Amino acid sequence: MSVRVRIAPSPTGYLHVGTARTALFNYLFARHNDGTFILRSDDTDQARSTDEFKQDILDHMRWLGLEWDEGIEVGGPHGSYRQSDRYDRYREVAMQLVESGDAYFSFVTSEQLDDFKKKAREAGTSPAYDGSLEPARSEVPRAMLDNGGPVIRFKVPRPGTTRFTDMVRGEVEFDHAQVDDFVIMRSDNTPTYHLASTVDDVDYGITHVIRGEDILSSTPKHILLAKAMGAEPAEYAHLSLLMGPDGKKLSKRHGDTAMSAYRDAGHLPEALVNYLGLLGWSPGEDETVVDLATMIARFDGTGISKNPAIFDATKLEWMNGVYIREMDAAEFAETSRPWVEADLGRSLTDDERSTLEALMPLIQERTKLLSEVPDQARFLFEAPTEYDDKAWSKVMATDEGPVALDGAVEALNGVDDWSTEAIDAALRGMLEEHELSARKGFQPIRVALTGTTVSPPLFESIEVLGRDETLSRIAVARARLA
RNA sequence: GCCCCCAUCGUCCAGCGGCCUAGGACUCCGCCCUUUCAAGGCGGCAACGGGGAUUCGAAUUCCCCUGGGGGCACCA
Repeated sequence: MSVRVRIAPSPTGYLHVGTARTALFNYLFARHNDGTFILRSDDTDQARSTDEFKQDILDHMRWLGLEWDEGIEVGGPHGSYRQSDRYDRYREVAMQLVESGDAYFSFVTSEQLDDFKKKAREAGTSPAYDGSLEPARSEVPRAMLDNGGPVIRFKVPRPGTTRFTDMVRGEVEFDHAQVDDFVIMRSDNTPTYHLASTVDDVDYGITHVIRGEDILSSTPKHILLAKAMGAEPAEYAHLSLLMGPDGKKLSKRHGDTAMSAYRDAGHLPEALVNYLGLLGWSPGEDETVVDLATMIARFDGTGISKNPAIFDATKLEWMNGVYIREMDAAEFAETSRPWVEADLGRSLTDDERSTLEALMPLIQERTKLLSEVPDQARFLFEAPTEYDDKAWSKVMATDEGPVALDGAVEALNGVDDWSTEAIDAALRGMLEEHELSARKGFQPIRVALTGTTVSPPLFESIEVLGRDETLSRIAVARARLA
């Protein structure tokens, strides 16, 4: 049977990095097995679901390259892939389960339930509701009135046990004494997650459910439900959760949990995919930088780590730098340009584009995040309007500052062939003439041109800037020095 | 409180009874390269949570403890 997996986010928030990782694992498993990757929207929580969240999830899934074969927007043989469009189906299943005796209308009040759980806790027994509080049939109408309507609960067989083999945890066993007679239909006649999710998994022919460990203990419910529907339960794989730097569940307080934040910070999707893929999974060898194709080739469902993984933003950044350096120069220039233009607040002219491209390889190797490009490239398009205070006092307002600037003007005026090599030779000649160290002699020029002591290599920058602009900026700085 | 899962450097992984004086990567610290900053090269710090048991031999198997995580909703 061909593999069918799904990612089923709830549009109640932006695409979370943890969800993205789960999606990636599903995607890898599908591709590895020539299976089908499905994206479905679990939007039964109408109150908290929004179109904006849904769109954010879709956008970032695509941005990461996690294209789905069936599901939202791309369609497939199972309708809209939105749970909110399938309420009739869930009701149908719920009624069938009531008829077959696998589920029942429940009239317990929340007060009764609270009391039940409280007593269980005091007694040290299982707090799982076992249906024992249901009123006698003759009392139902009144209770129903008090209650605002019944819910439908699944009747968990007791005593009993559900065992299954989890692809990452191995044999797992749950005593039904620990499993609630859980609600499958709310009193407002809408389905709960357990019902909707399981019905969809069954109807869509999902073969492997790869999801977060947070639902491991709900798995018996889903298996019981599937069996009651007469279906063969899927295989399950429960991934350990992503943690923040303090070992607690990754949350906004640790930094960014929304995928969009990483995109906005200038991460490359390839780097994110690589990093997320190796967070809790090993491709087999001591490898760290692994491309998608390799991951797909190796991802057979084994080698998935059982322990929680801490999300290390620093390592992600390092990896992003690796991917940036691996890009070819033209591609990097193209990818970076929007960042530069956003910073400038305007589009680049054709000439400026050439200028940018000329210096790009040098910028590329000192960039970890795309968002760092504007700081490095700005001097190409705008003369410094101010100078970094420390830079000015440290290298400019010194004995050597004026000497270096004056020397540079003279040396540069003598350059006929405006090339990096000629500029290099001329400025080094200037160094000798004035007996300046490279540091003393070159840093003032750098500050004059860029406003700071940190910038791309000097000679190339001068070449790209052009003679007029270079001399003009030096003159401005020199005047300020006088 | 009850149930479940987990446990190797600070972090992510490798290790599946002898190849382990425990390997790789990030971080950090040196050194080299160097006009700044990076990148790169070389080197270094750093771990099998504790206790039993099995075995000729355990990071690797079993048990207990401890620690961490998750769940216990008419949320997903």
